[in-house]
Amino acid sequence: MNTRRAEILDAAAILIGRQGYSATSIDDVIKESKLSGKSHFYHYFRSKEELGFEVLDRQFERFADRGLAILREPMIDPLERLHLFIDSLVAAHAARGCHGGSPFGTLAAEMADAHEGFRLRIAAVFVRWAGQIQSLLWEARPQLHDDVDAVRLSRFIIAALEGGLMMSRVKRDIEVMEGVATDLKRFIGSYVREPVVMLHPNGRV
Amino acid sequence: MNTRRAEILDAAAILIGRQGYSATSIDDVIKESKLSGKSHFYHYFRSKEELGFEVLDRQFERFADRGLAILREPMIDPLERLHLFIDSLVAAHAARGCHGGSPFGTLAAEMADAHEGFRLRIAAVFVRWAGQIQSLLWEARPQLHDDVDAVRLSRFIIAALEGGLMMSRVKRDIEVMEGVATDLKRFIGSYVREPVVMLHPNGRV
DNA sequence: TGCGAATAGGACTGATCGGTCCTAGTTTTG
DNA sequence: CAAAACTAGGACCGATCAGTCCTATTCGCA
Repeated sequence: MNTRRAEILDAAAILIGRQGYSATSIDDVIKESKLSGKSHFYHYFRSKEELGFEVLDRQFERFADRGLAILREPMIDPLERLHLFIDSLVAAHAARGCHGGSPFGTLAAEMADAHEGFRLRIAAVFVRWAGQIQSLLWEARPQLHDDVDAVRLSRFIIAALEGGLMMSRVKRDIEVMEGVATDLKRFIGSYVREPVVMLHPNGRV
Repeated sequence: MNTRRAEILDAAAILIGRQGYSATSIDDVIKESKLSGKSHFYHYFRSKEELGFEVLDRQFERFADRGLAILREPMIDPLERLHLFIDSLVAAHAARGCHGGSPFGTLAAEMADAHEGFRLRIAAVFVRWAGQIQSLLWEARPQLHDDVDAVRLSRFIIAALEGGLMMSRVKRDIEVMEGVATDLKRFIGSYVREPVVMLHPNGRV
């Protein structure tokens, strides 16, 4: 639709992801998106808050379309999809040089106690993210123990990933995130029902 | 020693924990600690940065003395200590009404990419925290599988706890953190060697 | 052709920020 | 007693912030 508006949102998303919401000024956004001045910016957005909300929405839509898409791949085994998803987060973090962490986690830490509007929107992001994982877990239920609490487990997966990204960012060491991913996959594996007998000519091993 | 200085640090710790570092102004600190003015504050601290560093150091010393102390209790079984520690974090978070999360995680998200000095100090905090858990894991090694990677596991525990605090804060729901704690304990349990035969008169069960 | 949206750019406001400087009274302590 | 440290409080600086206002020009489209 409005390409210029989208450009502003993209530029703002980069800046907010890098510096946080408060530390990103309208002037920064104007410079980054090559607008002519304040009035040009306020022609598109009513306020900085409106910009922030739309950036967050856009970031999650992107994440749902691109990052979360793998969770829905119908041709891959659900649990393998989950592993691939975890690996993709690790790879993306490595590609960023361990900078930035999760855009949602970073914004959450900054805004949760300072701005109720952001807090609610970020909470909604995590609910939708967790919902995607719950769907996958439901799909994988034949392979899982009966006592799996999908809601709890989906939250745990996200918490571990977010915490891992945060620690890895602080240490600037991808190995931290890789280790978290390894342990997380192991944990998910601990919920898998014992030897799923595959329809394979030579049986076990 | 210097009680006034300590009062300022305490007041600043509360403010920074609640609002973050950038959002906390020197004037806020002056008002909260009932100083007479700017010059009074700058009589004790050279800059806001110096204040921030000392607040962080102080917060970790507190945490090491009080929060982490339980990890070192010599009279309690190591793995039980770890469970008690996790529970204590959940309880503290509930007592705060799910506000504030972890002071280290919050500061980490805010400063990791913005201020190298803070980043390094926060990284050191996590290293020391992880070190405490590694000592405990080492102590518990007779009960654990041989393939336990103490460094990796200690980081995973912290990542899960930090991520859980963050999500629980965003949702303002202690149940999220409780669930993460439950799953985390279960995960630690998955590393425990099978039925440790206790020296108990009636044997199994 | 004309109208509205988009682009361009500058001046400005009121507030807040970290930090400096200056004066002066009060405690503590050697 | 005197020096040094602490308390008190106000004026001020340069910078930055979100947001407003005003005037132009250019462009797509009906």
